[in-house]
Amino acid sequence: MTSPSTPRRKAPDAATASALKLFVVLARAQRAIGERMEASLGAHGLTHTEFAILEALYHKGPLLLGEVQRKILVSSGGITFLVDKLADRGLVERRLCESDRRARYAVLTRKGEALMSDIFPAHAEAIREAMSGLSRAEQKQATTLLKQLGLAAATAATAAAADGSRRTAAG
Amino acid sequence: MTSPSTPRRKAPDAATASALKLFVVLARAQRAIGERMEASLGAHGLTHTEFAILEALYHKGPLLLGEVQRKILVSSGGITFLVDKLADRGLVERRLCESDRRARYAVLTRKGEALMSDIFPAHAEAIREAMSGLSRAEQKQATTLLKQLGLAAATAATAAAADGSRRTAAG
DNA sequence: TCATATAATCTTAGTACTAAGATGACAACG
DNA sequence: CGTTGTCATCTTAGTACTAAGATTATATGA
Repeated sequence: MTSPSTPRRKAPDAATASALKLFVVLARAQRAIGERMEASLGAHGLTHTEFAILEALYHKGPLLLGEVQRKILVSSGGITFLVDKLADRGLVERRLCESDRRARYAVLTRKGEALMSDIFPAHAEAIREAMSGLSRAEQKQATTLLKQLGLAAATAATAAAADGSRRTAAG
Repeated sequence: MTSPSTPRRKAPDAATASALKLFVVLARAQRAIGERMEASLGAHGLTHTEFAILEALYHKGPLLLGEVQRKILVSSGGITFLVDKLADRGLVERRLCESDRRARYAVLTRKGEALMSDIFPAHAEAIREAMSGLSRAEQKQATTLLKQLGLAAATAATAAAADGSRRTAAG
């Protein structure tokens, strides 16, 4: 029994085909790597976003909630939610800001510091392994190309979003 | 008023630094491109996953729900949910399978076909533009590198997930 | 033929985050 | 100084999907 009719579509031109192919391959690569990271972090009960917060605090020290938010690219509600969760686990705590009574610092607790000291090296190693399909030279090449691609794509997207971001700035 | 203490962390070795850099740049590029796609599809009230279903049906013709699911990499509950939504909008309908009473085909309706005829060219154009930060040769180069990277990353992830996928196969 | 294992889809409960909005605080300007 | 505009964080409702499980049907092997 064959499935119902199978349509034929016009083949794209070479430029579009090239772009579509890159799009698909890029998404797949990102997905494969992302899944490895999620598995690795999941073993510690962390989502990648939670980990990103811990990582930012670990490397940069205490940051205002808004600073963290802009660094890891989540919404304002999101940063509240995530810091709440990390605080509930005793990994992060909020501190007052002396110069602005609205603001709060997120600070790693001792427990949070210890966890990061423990898992960051393993995380870095997992990333190193995830990228090991490429040689160092290939990695650098890919980095250069993707940086160029990402900046160009983000520039146009930023222009389109410029009005939108004014409205969503309040989170 | 400076923020509280700012810690110093040991610098990673060159191999790890290279991998970490590629990881960040890849994620950013994917995010930038993804945001452009979401904006483009959102204008038609479609999530990228919904679009992926429509696209698969548009190019391949009717497919069993499980075939669609495996093609776009969503869970079994997810395909039910998404096809329900597309069916509610009259873009897709379910058809019986003569040879297997459990199975269902997802089929584009006339309305769904018309929508795809309308928006697929624009979508392809949007992808072409999103990738226009790279020349055709650069795109090919990036495709080659990322394919290699993605396959290597997915191979190891598949091995690790082999046990897990046995348990999640029921979706 | 029959029992067991596997498969296709649906159902249900849950999760990680977003968008929209609220509240209180600060900045800017006349 | 007072008013208005802007900002930092929190609250609330909502969304897109996942994981786990249920039900029915098919495949496999003795």
